[in-house]
Amino acid sequence: MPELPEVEVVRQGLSPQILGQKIAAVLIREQRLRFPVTPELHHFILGQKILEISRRGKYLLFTLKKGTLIWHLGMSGSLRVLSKEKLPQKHDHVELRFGNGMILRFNDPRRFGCLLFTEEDPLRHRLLSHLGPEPLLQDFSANYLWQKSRKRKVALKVFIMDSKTVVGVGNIYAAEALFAAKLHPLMMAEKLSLEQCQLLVKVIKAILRRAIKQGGTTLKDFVNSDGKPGYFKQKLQVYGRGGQPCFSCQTELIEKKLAQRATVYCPTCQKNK
DNA sequence: ATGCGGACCTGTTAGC
DNA sequence: TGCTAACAGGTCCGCA
Repeated sequence: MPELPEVEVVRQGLSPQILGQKIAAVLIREQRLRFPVTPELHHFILGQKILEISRRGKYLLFTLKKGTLIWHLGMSGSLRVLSKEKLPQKHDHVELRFGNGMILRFNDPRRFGCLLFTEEDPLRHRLLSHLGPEPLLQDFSANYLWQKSRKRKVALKVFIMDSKTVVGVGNIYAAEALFAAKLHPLMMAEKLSLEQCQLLVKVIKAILRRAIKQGGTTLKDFVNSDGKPGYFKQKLQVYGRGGQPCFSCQTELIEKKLAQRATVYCPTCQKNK
């Protein structure tokens, strides 16, 4: 479900509601997520306040005085804040209850998400330590991307979706960014010119920013922490439009599999291969 | 080191 | 209508 914009939308929605709140209870209904949820999680976090909610890539980091919760929504996860008790739904796996009565509930049908606790610097955690730069920060630059792509014989789409290259660019926004930059998804990364890197970095930043502003993309069931959908779907140019005409030149958009992911592009607009 | 494929899951949809 | 296969927004791991 969530790419970086969706995770950021969740982070922004969550923050005002639970920042500064004390964790009064932890409920684990299903511990079999991507990694097992520690049954003794409450020993570590009960009574602690949420000092900050930040994001690294698609990982949400809940900073406590002692330690950090690392929360990933996987492909189908969602976090909702409830102001009053509601019957738990199917796949409501974990919840935190706060001093003010608010409930933070994690639902994840596919269980690709995870919830981990660490007392060390979370950025040095093995899941986070090898991540590339944040796309919206300055260190994700044309120069960086150009350097990083030298001698990389991988399809460009695979390259920009690799979290070691840059975090947060998932299947939707990779397709959209490549279309916006008029770059062929199958082009070898090493063939990128510096000018192409400049354009690509620019469009990735612009598209992610715009999607965040729109509240993310709701394809099917993405909702933010208030349960509201995102509105970026109306803006999608290629994702999910295989076989339909390109909005720019009317050519039929091509859809094929690339590294097991559906990949859509315009064979006319995205020429350089 | 790099590139590729498989694995982890459930729910929904397309196709016969 | 009903069964089966394919597919879905992510990413880690292991093999060549």
